[in-house]
Amino acid sequence: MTPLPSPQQLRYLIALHDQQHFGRAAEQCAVTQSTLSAGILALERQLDAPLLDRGGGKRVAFTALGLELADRARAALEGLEAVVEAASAARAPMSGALRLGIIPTIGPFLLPRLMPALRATYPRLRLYLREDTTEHLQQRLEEGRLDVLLLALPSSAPEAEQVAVTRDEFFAALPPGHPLAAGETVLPQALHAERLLLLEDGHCLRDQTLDLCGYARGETPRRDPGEPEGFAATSLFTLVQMVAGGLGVTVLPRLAVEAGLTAGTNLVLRPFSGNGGWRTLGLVWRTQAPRAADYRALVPLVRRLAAPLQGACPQNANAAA
Amino acid sequence: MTPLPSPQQLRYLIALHDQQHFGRAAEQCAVTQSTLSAGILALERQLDAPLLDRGGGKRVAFTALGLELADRARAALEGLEAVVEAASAARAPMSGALRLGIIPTIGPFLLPRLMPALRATYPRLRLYLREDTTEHLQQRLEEGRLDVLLLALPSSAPEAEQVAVTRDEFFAALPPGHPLAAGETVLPQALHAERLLLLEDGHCLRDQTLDLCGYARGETPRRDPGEPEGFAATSLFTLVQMVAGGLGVTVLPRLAVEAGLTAGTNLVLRPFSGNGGWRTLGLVWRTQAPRAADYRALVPLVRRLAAPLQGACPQNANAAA
DNA sequence: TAACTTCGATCGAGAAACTCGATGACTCCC
DNA sequence: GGGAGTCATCGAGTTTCTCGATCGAAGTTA
Repeated sequence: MTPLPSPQQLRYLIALHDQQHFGRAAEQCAVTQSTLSAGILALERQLDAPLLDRGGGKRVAFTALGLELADRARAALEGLEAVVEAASAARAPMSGALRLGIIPTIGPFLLPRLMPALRATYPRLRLYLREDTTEHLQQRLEEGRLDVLLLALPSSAPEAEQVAVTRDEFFAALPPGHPLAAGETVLPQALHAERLLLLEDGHCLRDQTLDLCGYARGETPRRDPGEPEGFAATSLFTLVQMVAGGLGVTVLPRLAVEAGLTAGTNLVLRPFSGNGGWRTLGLVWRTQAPRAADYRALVPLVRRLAAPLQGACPQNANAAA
Repeated sequence: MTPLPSPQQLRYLIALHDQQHFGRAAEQCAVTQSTLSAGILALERQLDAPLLDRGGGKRVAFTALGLELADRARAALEGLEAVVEAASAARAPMSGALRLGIIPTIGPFLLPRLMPALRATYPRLRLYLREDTTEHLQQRLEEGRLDVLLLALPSSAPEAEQVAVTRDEFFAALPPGHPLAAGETVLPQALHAERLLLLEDGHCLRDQTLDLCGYARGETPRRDPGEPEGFAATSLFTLVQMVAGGLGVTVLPRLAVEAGLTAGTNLVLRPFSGNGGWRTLGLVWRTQAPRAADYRALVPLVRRLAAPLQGACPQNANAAA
């Protein structure tokens, strides 16, 4: 009975919600103010419901219904855009914008290898990058502001497809001459008694390290006398420097070490004995994404580039430095 | 860059997918065949992608992309319709169609009271009913083919809001003179040793009964010598008749008993001792439903009608019969 | 308080898109 | 090879959309 609103009208509503101003909203839509005004009016007339409160003064005031419809309009337009995007993906696979989210304990170490390979293999792909914590990345994926995430699995993102890419083994990073450096391997729990240095809260590697070393949820490592309370490193680079400075020990992932994180230091790296001394890196994307097929096709390439380097195990790399 | 497809064009695509025939699809859209044909062609031209394979013969053949886009088009139109529906819900709350799904162990006993009350309270509401198993109802809710479900919680439907309505206590239904009828209450596990009659597979009451009586997953009650293998009742009505016929014992929910399920029989009803002798009935709807506010407003009414009847506990009702 | 500015609504004309009926091109079937 | 059925194309009429100009109301400034 009620005719469907035109996409254009919904755009007007969304722009008006964005700008809270008819003139600027019209500008955002690249139409004149009169057109936008008439469009909003027509929408209100078609839906037979007030979207704006025109009583008080001249400023734009949405009704509760207007706010709700603006939200629904956004979702509806997303649906329409998904149709176009799916067609575009089929017509020109591996092209257009790809917004990749990556966690800080992977990004600096994998991207220098990954980006050139992606550019070479898929030259039509325009890669936009965002480095952030797992939680923030997942939120942006849900909101449709990121397309693919590269992080440690499992991800709690709903409606998402997750594919493992590689195993990122952990290594104990010790100052030279440290008693634990004497053995070939290190027992994870042995770090429990050490001054264990960590990344700050929010980094998944922090939690993975605590898990590995047998800490309970919420438990934090013992502090050195004189160590500032709750002090934590903001990146693996500063973390490595602190360990090299003798402040304690830490856990580093293979990918970072292979990329030369400890080059120039005299840190000793030892693999862990037993099981669980690794994390799984993987790609995550929304199952419903129009270009989901493209994203899946990226897996082999990322997998190849994230695989352990042959003949360059961390100890050797370190010894060479 | 690519303009958004018009809702009309998407309707054409969907109709063509439904009918697999231009003429009938045009009829479904109430336009002429030429209009629909031109619309599909325009869509293909705008998206710059083939949706139909026009090579082989004269019959309609969707390409893989065409099939995918038809699906996405459905989702996109749903989004647009949600805008209209939300406006309609605000303009005229508690009106229009409400598609209610209900499980067979509630429907026949609650609906005779619920429907008149709903009609009286919300005369503009047009209630469409569907009686089916929990699994099927949840599937239809997800597909948007049902608006509200009335069933035993918890429901596994995703993206859904669940609100408990009442506690539906279980009673042991025994033939007269049965040893267990001697006590005031019955221990649930006591039925484990009895010839326990059940509804057929798919009814949640069947699983709830097995849980209550301490059966493991997949374990079925012992059979009577000569009892057909895997025989189960298709409704509570036939189940009651079988118990009354001395074939065994069963478990009945309060709501059914209050509605007179055992009237005319000489069955003895006994409450269970201990905890867990009940299930929680509730309403379920999609969180994103345009009329979610309406559905939430139904809860008090359903709660009132599903509440235990005062001064009419099952035993009395039975004694009176 | 009077002129001025800002903002949203309205009006009329021109342009674009949509739809229809008629017709054309092609395939399948007898 | 003719006929029926099906989808694409064409030209005309109608509707819808958009623009620029203008109006009226509500602040703002001198």
